[in-house]
Amino acid sequence: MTDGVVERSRPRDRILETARDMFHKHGIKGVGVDAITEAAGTNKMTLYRHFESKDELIVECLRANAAKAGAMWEAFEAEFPGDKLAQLHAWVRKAAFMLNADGRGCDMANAAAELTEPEHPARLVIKELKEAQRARLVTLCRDAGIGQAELLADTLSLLFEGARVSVQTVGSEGPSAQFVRMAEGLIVSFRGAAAS
Amino acid sequence: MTDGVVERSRPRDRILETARDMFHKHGIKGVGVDAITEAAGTNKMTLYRHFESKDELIVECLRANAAKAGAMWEAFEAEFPGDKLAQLHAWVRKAAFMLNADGRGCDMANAAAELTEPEHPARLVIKELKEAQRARLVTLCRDAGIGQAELLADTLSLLFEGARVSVQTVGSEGPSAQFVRMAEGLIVSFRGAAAS
DNA sequence: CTAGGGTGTTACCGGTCTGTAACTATGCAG
DNA sequence: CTGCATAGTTACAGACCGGTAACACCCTAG
Repeated sequence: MTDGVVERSRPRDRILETARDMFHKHGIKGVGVDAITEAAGTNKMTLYRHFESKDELIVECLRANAAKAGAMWEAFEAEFPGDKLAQLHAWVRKAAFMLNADGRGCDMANAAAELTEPEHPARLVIKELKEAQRARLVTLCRDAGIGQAELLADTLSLLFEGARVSVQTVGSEGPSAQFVRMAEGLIVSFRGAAAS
Repeated sequence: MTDGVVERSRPRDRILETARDMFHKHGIKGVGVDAITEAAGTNKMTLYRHFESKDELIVECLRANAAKAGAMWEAFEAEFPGDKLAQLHAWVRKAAFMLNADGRGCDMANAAAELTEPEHPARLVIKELKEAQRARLVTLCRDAGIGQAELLADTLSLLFEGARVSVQTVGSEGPSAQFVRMAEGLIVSFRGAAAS
């Protein structure tokens, strides 16, 4: 019953929003199009008038997620204009917050785990969007004056990604509980090192 | 066609082995019991004589995976008897090897992503087995004389876990390519630090 | 008032899913 | 040879899946 996002907006938006929520909670293969349209207060025909297939709906959901993530980066810049180091610490705090939000991990990673066909359209956009996120973090580290910016960014990426799946498997009392300490320690360590 | 593990052994073993392989490649919800039994050279009735449901088969597959992982730890001890630090480095090498093996990530994590019902029997064993692995790595770090053994073990865990999902989403040329460097750097760093 | 696009409704298609029933074939122990 | 456990076969139940056809409805633009 927590799936009923039935505000009065255009059916396409309701479907997209509802699908995002249900895919996130129950997994992609765990939700049928009938369940989505019902929770969105509409019907299957309307869904197929706006999306040519379930696969396309999945792709649009992933893109919508990425757009929301993009807004996060703009919020960092708005909160600490020009202070890239502060923005990096804000990223750490935001990441830690997301860890404790719910135990359902990253939608992109979950989708990649479920959609195993190598040619599935979703796999392309997952790769594209993950690479964009990586590029943003690398840029942030570099602009913050970190010596080995790529290495720090990649290490933080893997830590965060790992923390998300750890929450999903053993809960938030597992290794992920130390995420902030690990991340902050890494930043300190990389700031102390000379540029290569 | 690569799914045909039809050696002549007892049907139960063939089913288990085939199911492990197919769940790993195609995901749990991506494989039906019919496909498993056919690839195992048997039939559905025989499966249901040995496993009371698909869920139980899933659980047995996860346990079998964990048993194989357990053998890995014994191999470390056999190769470097008593030399815990060498075993820790062996773990890093083994982890890196697994990253490049195939891009399908960790079966436990994938199962947790797919099986979203909080009371699903598989979730219990996933948590149990992941906690056992964590304990082993913590013990190894402590016995290797590392100061903050838990913190190093958890950091390495998250790095590895993150690297596996990274391979699954962006491939092995992404952040995970630096896994060994990150892990070795961490070990050096923790070895240099004083015990708390 | 009217025309038409967006929407809702119902029913349906062919396929797949987990799980079961009833029966047959095989192989081995006594 | 007999008896019995194990395994294979066929068919089926009941539900759900993604996707489509045909038609009725309503709201708004002209």
